Amino acid sequence: MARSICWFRRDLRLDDNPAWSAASRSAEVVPLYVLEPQLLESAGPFRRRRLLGDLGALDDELREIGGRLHVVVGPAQEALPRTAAQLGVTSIHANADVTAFATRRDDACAASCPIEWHWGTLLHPPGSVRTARGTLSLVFTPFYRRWLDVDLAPLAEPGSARVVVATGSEPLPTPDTDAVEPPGPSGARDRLEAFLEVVDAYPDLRDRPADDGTSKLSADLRFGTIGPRALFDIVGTATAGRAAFVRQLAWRDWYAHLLWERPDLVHRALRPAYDRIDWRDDPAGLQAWKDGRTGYPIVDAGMRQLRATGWMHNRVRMITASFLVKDLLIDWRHGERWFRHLLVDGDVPQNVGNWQWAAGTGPDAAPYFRVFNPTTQAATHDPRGDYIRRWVPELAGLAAPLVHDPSSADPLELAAVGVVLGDTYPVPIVEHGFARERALAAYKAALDGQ
DNA sequence: TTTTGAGTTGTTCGA
DNA sequence: GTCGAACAACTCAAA
Repeated sequence: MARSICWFRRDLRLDDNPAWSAASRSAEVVPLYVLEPQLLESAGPFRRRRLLGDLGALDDELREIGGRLHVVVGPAQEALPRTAAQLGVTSIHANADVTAFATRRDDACAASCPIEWHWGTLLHPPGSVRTARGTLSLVFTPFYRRWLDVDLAPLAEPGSARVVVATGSEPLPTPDTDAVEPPGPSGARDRLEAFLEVVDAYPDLRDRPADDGTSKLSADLRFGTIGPRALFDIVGTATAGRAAFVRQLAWRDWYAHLLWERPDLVHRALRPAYDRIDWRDDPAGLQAWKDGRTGYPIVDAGMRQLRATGWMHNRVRMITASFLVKDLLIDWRHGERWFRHLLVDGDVPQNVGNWQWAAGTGPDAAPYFRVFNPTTQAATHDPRGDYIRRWVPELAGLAAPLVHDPSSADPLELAAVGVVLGDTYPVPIVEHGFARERALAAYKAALDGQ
């Protein structure tokens, strides 16, 4: 009797899952998760908690159809062949991944196991969106136009295999703390439903960190508690807001395709000239940035939101990233690592792609002298200062516009609301005008080949 | 092969 | 206060 494994990785759902669809067309299927200690270690607190919650939710879904999630521990290269032999399976189905780490591991697994690969984490698999010349576009807009034209694979439907409950499953670790957001596909559906209430305001609201204008689905896409294919079907492109959101899914595909073709982008700038930038070695500045104590309220608000919740609003991710790279002239790789550690949706292709974008070192049509002014950005996107006051409570007594730039205020005026710069809140660690010129000079020098 | 047009998310300066 | 232009020069996609 044919028995297969569905090896769940970052696709923790049963709907819209090509690997599960294929595996569950066997007579019998074993749903498997390989808990890799190295990955769990590096996941950071928020992703770890979310992963364990999502695995619990997947287990619950499987119970409803008479199964359980079979959990084994160890590097996949060892655990997968061992489990396959123990359970007597004839085929293994899994959704492929794009990073160098994943492909190396997966190649090693495939050398000793009969694995069939599928694509369930992207709208379109790497290699399927090509320019007229057959290359992957290094400019987003042409990629996007092609991406819209590629036919979507049909939605994967689950099969009717008997779900085998095998002995020898390890218990799932208990999360240190309870999940803040409801995990799993049911949580994802609730988040999507809430987003669809406001999706038509998305083009305007998505840049307002004080508002709930974004989808909040990033971690669901990261762990696959919602499938991008199903998401696309549900959201569609019928209105400007919906189309704007779907466009973001194209960005997601694009960054994944780029990393698939260029795995070295994790370490290297897309354009080699930018690896000649003379980054500053500034541990104190890096620490101030991580701690949310730069003296720039919007930057500090974002960094504190990240550390407290594992999530940061997208607009503020751009502002904080720009500040680290351009204002502090600190290597984007330091920031990428910190974000990856803390973000609940931390995902190598997306994180690397967006950091290279912010640093101006990546695939990017924007000129390098486009340097965000953190004060202007705050005034534009958090005009009332609500977001700042939420995450920087020591400035709660300040109204706009002072809350955006307390260092410009009269010290007496600040003292009246309990703010003493250099004491209750930091003096700006760098002056933006000076920092801007310094960054432009450093980038220019790198491009000029010095 | 050569040419042409275009390129996520900005800021600053001067009229 | 508002508005338009400058900010550089390049790479890429497409014709």
